[in-house]
Amino acid sequence: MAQQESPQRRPSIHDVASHAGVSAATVSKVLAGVTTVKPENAQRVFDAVERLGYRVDPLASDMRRAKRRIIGAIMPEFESEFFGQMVTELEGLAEQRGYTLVAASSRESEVREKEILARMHDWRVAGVVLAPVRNEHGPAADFMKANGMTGVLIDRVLSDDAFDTVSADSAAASAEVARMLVGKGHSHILVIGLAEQAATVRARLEGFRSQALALNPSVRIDVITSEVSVEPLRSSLRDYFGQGERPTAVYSLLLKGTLVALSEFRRRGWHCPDDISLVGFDDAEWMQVTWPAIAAVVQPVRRIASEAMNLLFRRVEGAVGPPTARLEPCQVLMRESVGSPGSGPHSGGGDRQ
Amino acid sequence: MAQQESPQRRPSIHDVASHAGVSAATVSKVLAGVTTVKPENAQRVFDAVERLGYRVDPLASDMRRAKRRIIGAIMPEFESEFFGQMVTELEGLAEQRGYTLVAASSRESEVREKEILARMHDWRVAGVVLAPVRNEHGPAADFMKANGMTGVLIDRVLSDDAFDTVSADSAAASAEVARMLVGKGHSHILVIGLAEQAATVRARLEGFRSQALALNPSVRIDVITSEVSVEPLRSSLRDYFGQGERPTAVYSLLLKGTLVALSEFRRRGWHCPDDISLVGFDDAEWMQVTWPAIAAVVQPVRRIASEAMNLLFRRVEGAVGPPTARLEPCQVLMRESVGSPGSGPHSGGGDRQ
DNA sequence: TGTAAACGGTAAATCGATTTTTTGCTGTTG
DNA sequence: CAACAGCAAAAAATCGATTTACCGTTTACA
Repeated sequence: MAQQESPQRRPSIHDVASHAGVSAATVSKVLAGVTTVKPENAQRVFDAVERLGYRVDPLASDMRRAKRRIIGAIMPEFESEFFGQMVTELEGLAEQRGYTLVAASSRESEVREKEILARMHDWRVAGVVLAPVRNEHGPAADFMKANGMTGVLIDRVLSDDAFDTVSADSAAASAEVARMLVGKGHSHILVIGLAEQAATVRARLEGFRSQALALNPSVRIDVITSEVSVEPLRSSLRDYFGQGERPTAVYSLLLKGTLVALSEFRRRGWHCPDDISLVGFDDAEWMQVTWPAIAAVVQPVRRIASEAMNLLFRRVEGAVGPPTARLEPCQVLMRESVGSPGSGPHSGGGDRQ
Repeated sequence: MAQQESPQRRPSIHDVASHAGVSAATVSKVLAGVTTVKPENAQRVFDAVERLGYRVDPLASDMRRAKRRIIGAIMPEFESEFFGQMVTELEGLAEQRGYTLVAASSRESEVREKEILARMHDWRVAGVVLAPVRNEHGPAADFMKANGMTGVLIDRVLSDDAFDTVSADSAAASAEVARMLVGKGHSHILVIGLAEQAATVRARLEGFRSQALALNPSVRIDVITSEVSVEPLRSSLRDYFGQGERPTAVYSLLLKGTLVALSEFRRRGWHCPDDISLVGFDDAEWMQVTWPAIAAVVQPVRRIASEAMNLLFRRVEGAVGPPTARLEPCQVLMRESVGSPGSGPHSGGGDRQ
């Protein structure tokens, strides 16, 4: 029973030592599980710990070692389900190993990303899980390399010559989306994305395009990307439709794009899947309860997180060797937002706004 | 220009000191901005810092003070937009003050909540922003009290006798929802929520009920709550509708409830707002792009975060006095999911499943 | 018998900073 | 010229742990 009455100063290892009538070193050994301590003394230490409500100060404990029992996680944002789940998973995995996860949001800024990384380096974290804003070749990865930090790159990456990488197999998933759409008879498909995230966008785009063309060489694939943010994407999309383009399906390479597409459909009074089909990369809870339910590619968040942590701790423990690049399989959920072209009541696709 | 070649050991304050030809204490003073240092020596210190690429180790720096420049944040989950935004905001505000935010998810468990809190106490954080799983009277708040921690409670709280609290003005927002629904002629309304989160659920429910009854004393308000998780809520809702109950509107007191309601509407083939109207507490990005757009209560995340941090740092800096309980105003976004009863094509509300 | 290892423990060094105390020096005053 | 004030800087203590070095004893083995 902890009887710590004064909330002022917490008991230190020396308080425990004097209560137990041994030295601080002995207390440290007992608590570290060293077996060369006389059982009687060990018991006295445990009693003192109990009586004082003593707990090791993790920061003080980390002072002497070069790498601290802290793992840094840098995500582009916290607002989406994907990264929220990712942080939750990473936190649990770090905890299991006795580490503390310190998460930070780069807010989709490469400048901030590097600043955060520098701060984590100051903290002398044992390792970093970095989900880069753009890809594996940004300034943040360079910083990690230059400073000899150990880390693993996830999500918007493919492979790297210095760090292990783990990401969803975007290309394979996109190929599957292509199979489904072309299989349903779509021959004019619009793909939207953010070009900034070069690594994954290119993989998704190429995976989709090559599979679609392989199945139907005459399929027409239009691509709209925006360099920086999502708003230019919206206006490009508006222009595209405004010029009378009428694809029968849209494949969005990112969640925000799916939202933009839906809102543009709304503006024009188009309904899924009658007027146009929609598939988005990244699933969200709401997608299965709306009408229509939105077809989506589900990323294996748990697997990515656990593989990333496995690889990271292997390196933290000193493993050497060439970096590995893992691609975890996605699941494609076909839902009501996808239909066959021409089967809906408004197949002409007229602008009803 | 930092020329740190060896990624092995980072330069310490002693390295800087010897390079500058002064003592470590002088370096510390210069870096802390103490003015009683000879300008010449200060310059030499700055030069050495520059040459070595020296940066203060924040953990070592914190060792000597009782409260460390770390703020803990405990959220029930990271997966929702609300808490994702909250963490992002809190992180920025902590950073502005030179503190590091360490966020953890209690995963909707009060047991885990207390464990995390104990760990943060071990870390000797300067303060904690706690968004309790249930309310201000849980074991976590007791722990904070018993150990003399400084903290602020947010979100699922109303007021406390030991800690400052900040939350959305759920009652006022719910009253406004009542005004809107009753104003549109709804006289049989179902309210759904999780009873576990007693504080806010009761406030929302009472705010809604009293306003609705004030406007129309004969309005019928049914309430379905679940004690623990959201799944029992789903089956209760299914039973309720299965028994032939046909409210003309549903007000969900939480985001997950809104999703459950939508999915049950789907199951039965009901459309908003023709067959039934829906308003949910908590807004989400997707709610404005789906068809219909879902009416929602928007919580003032930024204001809650910034008020919480203001109050917290006031306490960290030693402010005393009775705790304050802040309620920040919400915004109610009426969207297409709300209509007038009887105006839709399917006003009979028949079960078309 | 002599060297060595095992044992159980303690004192002291260490980690990297900050803060307090001391020291050394200059200059002023009685 | 001794005494003292003022100042800048160094030295030492501190924070709370871990780890190394070491010290007698006792047992093991060549």
